Amino acid sequence: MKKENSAPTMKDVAREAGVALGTVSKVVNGIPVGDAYRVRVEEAIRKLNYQINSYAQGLKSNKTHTVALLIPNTQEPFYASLVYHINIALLKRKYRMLLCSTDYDSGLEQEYIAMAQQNKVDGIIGLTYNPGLVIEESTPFIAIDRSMRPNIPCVTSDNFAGGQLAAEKLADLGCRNVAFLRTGSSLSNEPNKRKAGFENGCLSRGLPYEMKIISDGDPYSEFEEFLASHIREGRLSFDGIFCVTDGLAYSIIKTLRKLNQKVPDDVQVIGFDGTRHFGNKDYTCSTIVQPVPEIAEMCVELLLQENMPSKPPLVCLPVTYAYGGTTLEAAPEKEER
Amino acid sequence: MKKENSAPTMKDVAREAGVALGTVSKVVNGIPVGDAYRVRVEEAIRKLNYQINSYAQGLKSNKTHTVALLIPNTQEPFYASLVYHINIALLKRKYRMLLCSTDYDSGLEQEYIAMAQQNKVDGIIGLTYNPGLVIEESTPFIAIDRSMRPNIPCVTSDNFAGGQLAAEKLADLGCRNVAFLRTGSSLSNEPNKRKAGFENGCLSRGLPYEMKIISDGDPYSEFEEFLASHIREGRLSFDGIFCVTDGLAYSIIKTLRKLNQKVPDDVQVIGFDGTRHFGNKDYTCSTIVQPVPEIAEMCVELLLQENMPSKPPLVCLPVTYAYGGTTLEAAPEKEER
DNA sequence: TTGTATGCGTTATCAT
DNA sequence: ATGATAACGCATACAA
Repeated sequence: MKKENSAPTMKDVAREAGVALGTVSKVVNGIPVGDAYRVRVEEAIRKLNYQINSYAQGLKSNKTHTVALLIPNTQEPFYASLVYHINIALLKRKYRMLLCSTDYDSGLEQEYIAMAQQNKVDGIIGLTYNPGLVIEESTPFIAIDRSMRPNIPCVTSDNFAGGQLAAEKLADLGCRNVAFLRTGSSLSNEPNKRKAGFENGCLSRGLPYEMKIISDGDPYSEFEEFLASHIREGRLSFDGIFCVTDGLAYSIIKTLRKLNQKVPDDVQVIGFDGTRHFGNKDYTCSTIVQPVPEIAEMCVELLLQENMPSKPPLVCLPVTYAYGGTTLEAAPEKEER
Repeated sequence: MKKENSAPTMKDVAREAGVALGTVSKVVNGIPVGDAYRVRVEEAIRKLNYQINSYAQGLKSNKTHTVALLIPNTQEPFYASLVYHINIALLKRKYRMLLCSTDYDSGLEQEYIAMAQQNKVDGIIGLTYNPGLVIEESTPFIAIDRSMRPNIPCVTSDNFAGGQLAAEKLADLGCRNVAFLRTGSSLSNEPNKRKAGFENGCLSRGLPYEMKIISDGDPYSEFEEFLASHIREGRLSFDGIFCVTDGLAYSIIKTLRKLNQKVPDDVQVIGFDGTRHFGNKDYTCSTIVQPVPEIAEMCVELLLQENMPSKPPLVCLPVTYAYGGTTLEAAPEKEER
């Protein structure tokens, strides 16, 4: 009687190859060993279909090659894209990803952090709007879109520049009177800078603007009323609208249609995020594109960088404008299927 | 000199509380212990902010409470939705998820399986189109949308019924001549049954149909040519089209517009998947909705079910039809924002 | 009821 | 260069 049918261990390999345990370990870890031994061990490994046990490995080395990602969900396109690109960035470095979908639930976020720490992850990347989140000093943490603490780096798009770019684009496209529409957390976070950037852009171009900002609990209908109240004799007084996200832009465009306003002929709309249909087809609207692959890469790089003298507290990555059919402009160069 | 600043262990807690190691273990695992002891241990745990090391735990118990999910990506809405709901189903059972985004790469899929096994995951859920995938018997595996082996359960939508439903819907909506359009893997998998179901539905309703099926490498333009070749004097001979996925439907609708065909007035289009804009807004087109939450739940349930007498080889879950603006029908009951 | 000792699979430090 | 052995943090069977 040896053991059950459980997975073979190094000991089994050693016995099979007729060598000592340490020798097997060396072969597995690429440490030089006599050729004859190496071959025998390799054969035994193949024969038994041996797989190293990374739990035992992690127990020794105190490194698990695993990173936890905290994100509200994987369904909203921006989040889905982040998950995808962070996964790629981790894979490139042979790291695994523990996915923690939090549904914006603070309690769950905190639970996931504890879980990640119990799992001895090498670090956490988190997009969370929970201000009171408790993060142990000992666990490296990178925040997306929100500055949590001075010693926790925050990676984000250049939201201010994005807002500014939106204003400038609208001005360039001939708008004379524009609006900024925002919904979402009133919590101080990076995306909130889109507003300031937009105002700045409008001012520098002498473009008159109005703002309508509603908070999370408020009904969407407030936007509809706001827009309706700016219609005189069937004409909307705005000829350009900047929405804080593509998701909002989508809803606003629907509302505008309902109000008999033609997009982009009567009113042009620019969103923010760079959302594409089905993740890889056309942009859902004209938009300020977030550099998601770069954000992902930066998060992972910052997190895993061993000998970083001092981590930067805030990293803003450049955004671009993309045409998506809701502004007056040339059709995109390339047709996508 | 004790140790570094590394995380506290049970030993530290025991020392702090002045009890034995085993006692701490018992408290942590909820095994009855003298009240006075329990309190002291709990205090020490709080004081040191002790977190159990699940790696060491898993090493003993040979259970890791972790499941790997193999999926092509997280950006396409159907996959994104699966990831989201599987995460929820796992969370409910206090299981963690190791996300493995494979990009349809067989080599990567195989690598991820090895990685998962090294991580001693308790099981794998995989949506993969790789026929040659090698899966060790010892690792529980649940396949989505594809029967891999007799002893590997496959969870999928009722694709045949979905195809049939699409045909019947088109018939009910007054179509007289319809088409089925498909692209993708020619590999035998469950979604391929959509075609058979559709044919079946057409036949039973006496609805004439044509098919255009192109394989993965073929250019999308073949569909465009196919459609163009069925236009006589500006009119398309089809008044209904069933597309194998919403993603294809999206492209086809664009093409139809280019060909000056009005959707849904000239030609109605039904897709498959139940994709919504931004994950939670309107359907992107009229569609056969896959029961993603139920698929997720079923996968997890089958995977983690301990005392399953014999796992069913194939589980098909019921689909539904949803209006999404590309068919002639009443507007949806509920307005979404 | 509480404490002690052993082993899980691996790595690293030793002698050999 | 290779083999034996201790140690990682925890669970558990067993002794006290």
